[in-house]
Amino acid sequence: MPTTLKDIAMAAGVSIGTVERALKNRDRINPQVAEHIRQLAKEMDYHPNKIASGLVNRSRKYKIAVIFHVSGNEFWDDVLKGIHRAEKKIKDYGVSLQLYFGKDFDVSIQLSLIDQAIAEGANAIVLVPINSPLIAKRIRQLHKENFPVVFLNSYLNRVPCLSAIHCDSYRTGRMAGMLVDRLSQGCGKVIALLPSSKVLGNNLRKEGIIEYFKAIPPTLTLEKIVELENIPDHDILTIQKELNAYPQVQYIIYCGDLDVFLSCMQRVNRKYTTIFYDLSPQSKKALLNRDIDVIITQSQQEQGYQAVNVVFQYLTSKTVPPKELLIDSQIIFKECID
Amino acid sequence: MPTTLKDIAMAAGVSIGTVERALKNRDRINPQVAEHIRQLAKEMDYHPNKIASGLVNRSRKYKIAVIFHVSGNEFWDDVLKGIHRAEKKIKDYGVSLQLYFGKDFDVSIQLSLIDQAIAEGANAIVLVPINSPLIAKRIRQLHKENFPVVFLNSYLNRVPCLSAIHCDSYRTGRMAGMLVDRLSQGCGKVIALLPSSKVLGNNLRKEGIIEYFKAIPPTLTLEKIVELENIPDHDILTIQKELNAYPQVQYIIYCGDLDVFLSCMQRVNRKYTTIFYDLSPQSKKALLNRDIDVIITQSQQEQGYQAVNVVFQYLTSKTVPPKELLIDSQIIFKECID
DNA sequence: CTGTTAGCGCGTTCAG
DNA sequence: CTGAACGCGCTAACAG
Repeated sequence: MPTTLKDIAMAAGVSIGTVERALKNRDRINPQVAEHIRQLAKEMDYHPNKIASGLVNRSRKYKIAVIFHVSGNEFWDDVLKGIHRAEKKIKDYGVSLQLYFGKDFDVSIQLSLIDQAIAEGANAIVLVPINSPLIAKRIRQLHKENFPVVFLNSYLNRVPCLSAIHCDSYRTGRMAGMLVDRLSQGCGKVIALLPSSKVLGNNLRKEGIIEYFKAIPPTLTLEKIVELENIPDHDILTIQKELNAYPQVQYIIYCGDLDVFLSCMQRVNRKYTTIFYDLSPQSKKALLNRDIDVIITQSQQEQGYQAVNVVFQYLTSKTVPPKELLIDSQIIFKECID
Repeated sequence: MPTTLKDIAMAAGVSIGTVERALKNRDRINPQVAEHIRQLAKEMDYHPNKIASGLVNRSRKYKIAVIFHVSGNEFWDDVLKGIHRAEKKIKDYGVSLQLYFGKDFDVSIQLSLIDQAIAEGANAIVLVPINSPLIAKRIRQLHKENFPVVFLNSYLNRVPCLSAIHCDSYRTGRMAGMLVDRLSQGCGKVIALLPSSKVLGNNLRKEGIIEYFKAIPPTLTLEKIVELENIPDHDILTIQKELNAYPQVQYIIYCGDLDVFLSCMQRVNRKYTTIFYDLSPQSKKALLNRDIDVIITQSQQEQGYQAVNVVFQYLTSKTVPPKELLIDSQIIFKECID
């Protein structure tokens, strides 16, 4: 049976309040008594009961704001799932969530959402940051004021925050390279179709891919990297053009909109082996349908969950999270889910 | 702010106690009042606060027994990690864990451990069941007495239980076949070295492997399946013999002791591509060292965690888990962890 | 500096 | 059949 404050109080011959002050290092307490109590607590292996303090915390009614940089699409659905899973867990502790959606990477919208969240009484912010000096400045300012900010799914270079939750994009890049390498037995030609580098993670992933191909024998080559612009019609044309320009390519590394990819495949009428990024109901279907061959997931759901969880822990028990929380990616073949 | 019993009581003009009885369907309550309160609770979106009831439950001091079929080895270390992670979470709720270790699949030991656990006041049992009629009989009996039993990592055919937590062994078998298929580009010869079928999951995995190779073109063939006996010296000789008997084999599917495998590799002095089962610190090292090529994890840690969690939920909030909880497996290459 | 007390939401028990 | 009250462990506010 775990030790309670009461147990320690009895053992030390003091009151429960004194024990609490000693262990929480509050002032107005005799240093000697405090030391004795701390000693005793260690001996008796005391650990505060989190659910009891949770009950108390409930009356504090913390609010966490979650701010996105765009409005929903299939990508964010998965993040939201994780966030709602976390919400379910923390609402018993009296912590509530408020979601704010930006639009198309618009910096001024994101800035005003931050202000709005704070005006509406947020005690912490989970943010998918847009890579802009204005946002960076605002976050620095908040951090200086000790206002907790957690980056979700991306981060800002040299901008301090409570924690940044994302996946190791560089690694996922290398993983894609590795998969092509293994599936091709080290022999063939590859093209990479990637999103524009507006978001930092995309850049890192590209680096990972490039580095992997640099380090292997030249029997397998990365012929070209194409940056997409997230404008479907435009991207479809670009991809078609590039695939026609490199007719010997058999392997594609693709990160972007699935529908765009499928359209292209229909039009070029050639068979590729494709490494695709991010699991979603749609990409799952494409995998089962053999339209794509492997998916590298970036565990969006887990990222969403952890982002909320980290601020929750911080608010309710002052647990300081690691500056960076890397969520594992996974490799998924058809046979893993059919 | 979530609704509480008090809120409903005020809204209904009754006392907290009455509301509680109505919602928990206890007797000694006016059916009409009860119905009205239930209605009101739905409208006000009432959900009981789990941490508050947890605090109350604490005084009940539930005990969960976890019974293993063998004594520790590197395989179980990972399960134990998951179990201890769960223990940490549930101890605040006044639920404690007691571990019991059997020996070498010995049925009579497992039977006596079950008796011992119950004698020592266990309120539920998590069991790695040995595939034996005696165990089956005992579990049936317990189930009839409404004593909660959860199977961990395996299960017994046609034996009812609260829940069985394991991975889809058949699928992991197919996944190994698929990996060889993709890595070999559908061309080559394979040998499978598997543990004896004393445990049901092993059998299913074997089936999965066999089925996969049945369904593909005969350019890739499963030359032989060897059943190991978990006796290192003996197994090493067996493996050496078989590898020499099939000199054209280039691909190995291996489930068993890593040291045995590494010894064999040193002795045969030939290069294989190996699909290995189960992630552990040791197998991780072997992967990084390129002694093995891919690991299929069966998420032992997650299984251990979920097994404890499921009984915890059941004991503290009568949540009936699904009869079967399949934990996802994962595919891990060197580049995923280096 | 220290002790006491109220109360977080729920479950139970006892008195009406 | 229903209301009132206590206690789970912890925190915070207040009294000494």
